[in-house]
Amino acid sequence: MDTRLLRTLQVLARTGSFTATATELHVVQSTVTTHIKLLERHLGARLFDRLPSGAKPTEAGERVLAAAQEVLAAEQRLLDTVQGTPAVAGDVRLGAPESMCAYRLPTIIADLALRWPGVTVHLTPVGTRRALDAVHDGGLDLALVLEDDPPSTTLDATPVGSERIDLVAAPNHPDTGRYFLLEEGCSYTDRFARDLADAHPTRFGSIEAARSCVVAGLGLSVLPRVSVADQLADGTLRCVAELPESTLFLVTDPRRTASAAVRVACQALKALSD
Amino acid sequence: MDTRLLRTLQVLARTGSFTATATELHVVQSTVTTHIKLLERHLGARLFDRLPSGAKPTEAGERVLAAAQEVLAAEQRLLDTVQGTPAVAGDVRLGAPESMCAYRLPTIIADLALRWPGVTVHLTPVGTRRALDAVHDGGLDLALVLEDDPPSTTLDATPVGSERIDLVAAPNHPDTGRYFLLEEGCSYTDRFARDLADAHPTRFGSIEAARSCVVAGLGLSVLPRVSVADQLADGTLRCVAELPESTLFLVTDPRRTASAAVRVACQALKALSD
DNA sequence: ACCCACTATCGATAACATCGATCCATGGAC
DNA sequence: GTCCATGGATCGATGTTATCGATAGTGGGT
Repeated sequence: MDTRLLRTLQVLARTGSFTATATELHVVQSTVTTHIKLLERHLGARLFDRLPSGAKPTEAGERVLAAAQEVLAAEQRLLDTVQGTPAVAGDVRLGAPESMCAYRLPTIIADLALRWPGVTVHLTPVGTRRALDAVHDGGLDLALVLEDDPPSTTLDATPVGSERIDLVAAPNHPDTGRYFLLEEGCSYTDRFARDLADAHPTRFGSIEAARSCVVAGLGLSVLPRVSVADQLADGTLRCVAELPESTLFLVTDPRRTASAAVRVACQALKALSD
Repeated sequence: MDTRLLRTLQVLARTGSFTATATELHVVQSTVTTHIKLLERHLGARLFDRLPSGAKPTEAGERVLAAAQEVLAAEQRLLDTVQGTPAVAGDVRLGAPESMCAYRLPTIIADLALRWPGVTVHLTPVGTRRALDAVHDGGLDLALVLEDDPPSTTLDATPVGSERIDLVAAPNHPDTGRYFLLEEGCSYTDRFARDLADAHPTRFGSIEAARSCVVAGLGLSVLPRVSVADQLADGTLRCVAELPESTLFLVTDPRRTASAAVRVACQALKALSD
């Protein structure tokens, strides 16, 4: 059923005139006749008495008219629904490297929660590979990945910052030949590990754990500078070499329409580069 | 807006598949695509993400979907409205000759009120001419008129009984040459008055008044037998002559659709002939 | 690397809504 | 009483559009 028919019904009930209704709706009079006749045939009841004094709703017409008001009101609410600014509320599932989770994202997420009380961010530490998979299949709304180049997938990846990577050791400790690296899935660690000839690095799932080993003089590690900045400043650690800078990409799935909550989260994360 | 689009939206949200939706709605898949695209263009928002795993409503889609449920529910109520038996309730404006008002209709209307508690009958004593005019311009829903022939108007007149008309006088009183007749507008009285050569009859608006004068031996009157049946039986009055029988017509306006209340009143009145 | 399932697109066709003109009924004026 | 004006119903023509059927393109699974 076309709601225009109901609109014609409504106007005709108000004006009582087919001609006036046609004028008001910018159609010709025969169209109004057709509309009402269609409704009457579809509903199987006469809706108006055509009297010389004007069209007057029948008993059935009065009832249909009341119901039509409801339908049109519901339709109007539907239109308003899409017009009105959607409430910025809901969950945002964000994946990020552990270094980001620990050192940069907490303040960003705290600010976000302050500005948008309805938004809840669920932060998951996750490496590049699993992050891309999760964004792809909907397990995550957003992901931050630390890579040299944009990942070659169907996903969107926009650079939002960069991360210095340092090869660090304890001061006054010679190179023991032992390495304490992060788990696989961390791109810069993996790249470094491939370049290590036959060494068998110890792998940790925690930045804190790897760093502690290095601080204790047990060996070397490859860590984002942000995670060792304090130690480099107070001399607890020293930078043996600077590895190539990695770029931080914000990854989204272009096939998925971002909710308002996800959009504000995106915006906040893109401000990382400032 | 066509509500079929909303139905398509609804089914697609449930099935998540354009093809399955098409099958369920007995259309081809491209039609479903067109429907959703029309909605999205009309509303100016993407409603579904087309993912390999199926179509999933966006945030806007979820809100539109909820609103669409309301619209479809309202439309369903509209359809139900016209299907459901209308409540037999409301006013019935009935006009009738004074004789009917006084002697026959009271029991009929009382029965009606008993059978249909929601129906209120407004009974007005009215002559043929004014009755026809009132039915014609909507002042009355129904009218009973006492005539020899169906009135030649655009109105419907169905015979529902007949009325014996008597020329009555008091027993043992000679014809004084004086007549106590009802007011103009009473057809049988008017016809009788035309046949009276030069006599100047007294006109009363009340049957009771005219009859009382006759009982008192002041002259003659022309009255429906039902109004003098008691007096004829106990000898208070005698029948001088029987005038031609008049037919009682139930008059309605065919251009007006009768409400349920009017219809039950009509049925009750047509049972007069039994 | 191939195949399969699914959706978007496009051209053709048929259906339908709208229009414009005309007919008809009614009511009022002269 | 006849005439005229008003307003709705009807009908044929026309333009739009919804639907179909076929095809291309995409991504996933084997």
